[in-house]
Amino acid sequence: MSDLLERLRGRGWRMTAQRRVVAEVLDGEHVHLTADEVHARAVAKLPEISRATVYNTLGELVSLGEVLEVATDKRAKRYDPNAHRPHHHLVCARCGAIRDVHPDGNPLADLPESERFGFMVSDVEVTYRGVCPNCAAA
Amino acid sequence: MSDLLERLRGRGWRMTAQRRVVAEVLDGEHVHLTADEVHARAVAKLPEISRATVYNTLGELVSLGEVLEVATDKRAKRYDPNAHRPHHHLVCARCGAIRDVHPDGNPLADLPESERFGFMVSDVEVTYRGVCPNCAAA
DNA sequence: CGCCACATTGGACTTTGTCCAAGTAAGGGG
DNA sequence: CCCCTTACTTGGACAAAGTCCAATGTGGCG
Repeated sequence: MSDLLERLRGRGWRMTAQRRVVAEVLDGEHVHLTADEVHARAVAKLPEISRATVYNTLGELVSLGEVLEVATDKRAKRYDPNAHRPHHHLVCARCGAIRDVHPDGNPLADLPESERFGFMVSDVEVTYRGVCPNCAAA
Repeated sequence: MSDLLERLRGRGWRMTAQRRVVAEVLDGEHVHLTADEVHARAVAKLPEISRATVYNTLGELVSLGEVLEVATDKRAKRYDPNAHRPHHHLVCARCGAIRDVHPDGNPLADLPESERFGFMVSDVEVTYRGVCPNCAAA
């Protein structure tokens, strides 16, 4: 995990207590947190950290490609610390749980030139929806 | 398009001027409007219609399965009147515009049993991201 | 054609996120 | 080791999208 801090320093990040805390929160959680959840956990380690800083830092981590933004439901964005292994998401339609999955195939290759309408397509996101074992049992 | 109104009446909808207007707006547009855009167009036809009614009506259309909600990011939800033909979306990262696309391949088939974690997977949503010709030019 | 359950309204409220001017501190140069 | 520059942080105001609610209106059954 100090890998992450190393990489960030290498990219010219000024290393502040606030950024360290946000990075630690993301690195410690292997779930997908909302910005407010990140803020809540960050406050537990550094009480005076502000909401604006958490938003800024998350935004920077996203543009550096260290963290992914995921909008699976219509509520808050979630932040996915697992940016270095490409993957997609499996979402439970009942309880909202999210799992990472690694399907075969490459959906980008499945979009022919004739279906790109002049867009410069750079990325694809796949969201599988279903019912998780817990909810199916209940 | 009166198909839509017929189906809705058949499902016990009380047919009000407001609902008719919202249905007409959606039916007339083959793009994906935000709730506010639907409201703006509805006001043009029925000046006293309220925002709350547009939100209510869109919500009802979604739960009846006549319209799809598309949440591509944390901007406004968009409403996709084309609920009866399966397709995926191409989203502009800058301006949020959405196009329907029909890629090859079947992503559901690309998710092996070992990656389903006991979920009953029923649906898959694919979102391609890029920059549209307009935004690329600007 | 009258009634009442269902619809509509507008405004207050909530949630999520952005912006900004002023204060603070990281870390390289001396 | 200290200072200076400059990037970073802060809190509060603001904005956008959506929800809620009590009062009012009305579609359409009987």
